[in-house]
Amino acid sequence: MGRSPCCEKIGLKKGPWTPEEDEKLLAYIEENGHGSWRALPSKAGLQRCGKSCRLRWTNYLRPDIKRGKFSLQEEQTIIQLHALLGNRWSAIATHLPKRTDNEIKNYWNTHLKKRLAKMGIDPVTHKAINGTLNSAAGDKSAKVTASLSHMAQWESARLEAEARLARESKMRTAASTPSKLHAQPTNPPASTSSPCFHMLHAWQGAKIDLESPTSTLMFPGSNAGMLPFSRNTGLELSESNSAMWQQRSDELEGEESEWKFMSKQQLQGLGSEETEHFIGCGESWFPGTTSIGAGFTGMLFDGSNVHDTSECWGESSNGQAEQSSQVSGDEESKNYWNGIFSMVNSEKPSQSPPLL
DNA sequence: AATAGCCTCAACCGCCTTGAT
DNA sequence: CATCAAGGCGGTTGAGGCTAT
Repeated sequence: MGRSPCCEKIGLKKGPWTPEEDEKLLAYIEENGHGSWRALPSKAGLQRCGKSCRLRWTNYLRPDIKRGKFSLQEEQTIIQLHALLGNRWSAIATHLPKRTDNEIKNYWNTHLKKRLAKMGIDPVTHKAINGTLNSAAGDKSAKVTASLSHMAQWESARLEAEARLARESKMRTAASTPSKLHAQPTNPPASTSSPCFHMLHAWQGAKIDLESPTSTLMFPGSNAGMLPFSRNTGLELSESNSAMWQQRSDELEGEESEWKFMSKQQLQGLGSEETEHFIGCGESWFPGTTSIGAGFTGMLFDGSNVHDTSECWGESSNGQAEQSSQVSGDEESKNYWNGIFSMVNSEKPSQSPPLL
């Protein structure tokens, strides 16, 4: 039996949404919530497929969407996350508040991808094409790309583990009584037979012992006098790059101020289940929450931010997020990202012509 | 001013995953 | 366990706007 269409195609409108349709959809959702998307169009008086309504809402009408140019920090975050996650736009979007996966995907395809390619960086692998970047970073590219590849493997495996654990935890939570959970929210079962559980314990150890990639990108630092990139990741920039960053920063003045750090509240509101599980951590009984959550998301923040989110993570353990394990990043990764971002920045129209 | 080519991005399509039965 | 409905996701398309000639 073939797959049934998501909705009856006959008589349904396609193409761009009119202001009237937007108004209807907004009014309906504001009053009733979206409920079942399939049933929504008829209830809201729209001649649209439910899927189309959902897309319109999530990508355009939702009130918590930020539109317009991407800030410098957002660009940098997208590049970083894409290097680690690949084309997993929804996962990337969970780390960019107020941006939709569709918007990020479009921005990547129309801007960032081209810019990287133009610079001689393969936008898929984030490695130098023909083994050369430019004189600033080319001679180090082999080492740093190997490092990055290692990082990506770690991160990819870790994300999978997180997702598995989140699912498993969800099932456990559903099977347990709420009172039990609330009685000892910070004191999980002493042991579990779950392979994920053991795996993640091992992971935690590995993070410390082996300096996992999530750790290597942690550069907690002060905000004082930091450039845009530094504000975000703590990576340092050379003096020559500083001027370029400042110029780019000036171009985007006003935009990026909106998006400096994710607040605890924003983190808790992230869409991804696994992210919510590990970062939101309100009901989590899993003892390893702190370092697991801190690993990936932490790389997006500077010291103040880590502090902020650790308030949350601390609730699920002994109150001390394991930030001590997130050692300062290694020089190779630093140089890699400095090289890439300085080149990305130099590719801006306002900058000097392409190096290639 | 006309038009061809390029670029952007909203929207669609089809596949995959998840949850209910 | 199998099946189905619904939602979610990533890839792709094409209309409209912009730029160059």
